[in-house]
Amino acid sequence: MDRTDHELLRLMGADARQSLAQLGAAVGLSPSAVNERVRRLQAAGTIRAIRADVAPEQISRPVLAFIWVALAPDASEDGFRRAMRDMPAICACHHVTGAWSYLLQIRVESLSGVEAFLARLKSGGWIARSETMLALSTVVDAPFIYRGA
Amino acid sequence: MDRTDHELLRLMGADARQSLAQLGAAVGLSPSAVNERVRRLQAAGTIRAIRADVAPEQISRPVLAFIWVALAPDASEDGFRRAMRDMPAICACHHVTGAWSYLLQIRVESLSGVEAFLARLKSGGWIARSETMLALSTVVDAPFIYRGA
DNA sequence: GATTGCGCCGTATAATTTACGGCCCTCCTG
DNA sequence: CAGGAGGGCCGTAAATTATACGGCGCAATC
Repeated sequence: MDRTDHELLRLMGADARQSLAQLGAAVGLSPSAVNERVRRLQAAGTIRAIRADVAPEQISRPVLAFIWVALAPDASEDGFRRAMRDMPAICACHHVTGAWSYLLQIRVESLSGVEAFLARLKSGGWIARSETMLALSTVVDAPFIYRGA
Repeated sequence: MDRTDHELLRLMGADARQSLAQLGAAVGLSPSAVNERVRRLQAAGTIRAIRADVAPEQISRPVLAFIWVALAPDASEDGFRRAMRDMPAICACHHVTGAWSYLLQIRVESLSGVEAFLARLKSGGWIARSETMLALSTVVDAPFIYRGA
């Protein structure tokens, strides 16, 4: 985990399709050495995966929304978590400090999609209260992983 | 952009290191056909990039924080955006609806890191007010792209 | 001062990607 | 309805890339 490893992680974060030769040229190592380092980083779990970053606007997911959620008093925490994992619209879901219990990040095709999502949450009996904020424009974008319809 | 393309995007979102042969077996196509589709998806910008997803805990970025920001009245919007792009701690930055102007998502090494980040924002004269929420645990994780120290 | 371990290099082999010609099916058109 | 054009897929051949491995050099250890 030295400076070179960090540089490799950064380079592969920008573009993981580069060949070992290219990466090697960038960090001053042979392809073999880079291969060994990358293999080690993957084996150690430092590199979790190599993923395709998809343009959300191009697959009918232009709307990004953040939803604060206060869980219903009688809702099962585990059940809620499982439900979150099974919804492909969800990009991220974190338990957070503050007035709300969870922060959800969803990508949907339209504002109606947001509405439908909220309706589903509500009808599932998970939430007591929620508050939604829409992303208007993006300054720094996290990668978008398409998890399914 | 048919069902097969979507399935390819989903598969590559889970693991983009699969060979064209593996992907082809999964969708019922030959490696050549998959290659052509993937090439098209990249050319069209639907696939923005192939990136390494890094485990934040393993590179000293265990703390995930969401920061709501109200921009200072005299702050330059463009300047703020440029500053955000240049900070490697920032995972995402969106202009949002609601009481706050921006939502920042940062990854840092510790709570002091959060404090230092806020101090930097404040001393830069960008923000009028802010509110920080910490992620306690993660249910659905977005990929983490290492952007540098 | 010898030895052990680790990381890197270079080469050989295997796997994968890329390029390309041909085929089939569909859709359009006369 | 026949002819033709276009698009997508397949299979093969070539090029590129990844993997495996033996050896070398440096540094730390004893």
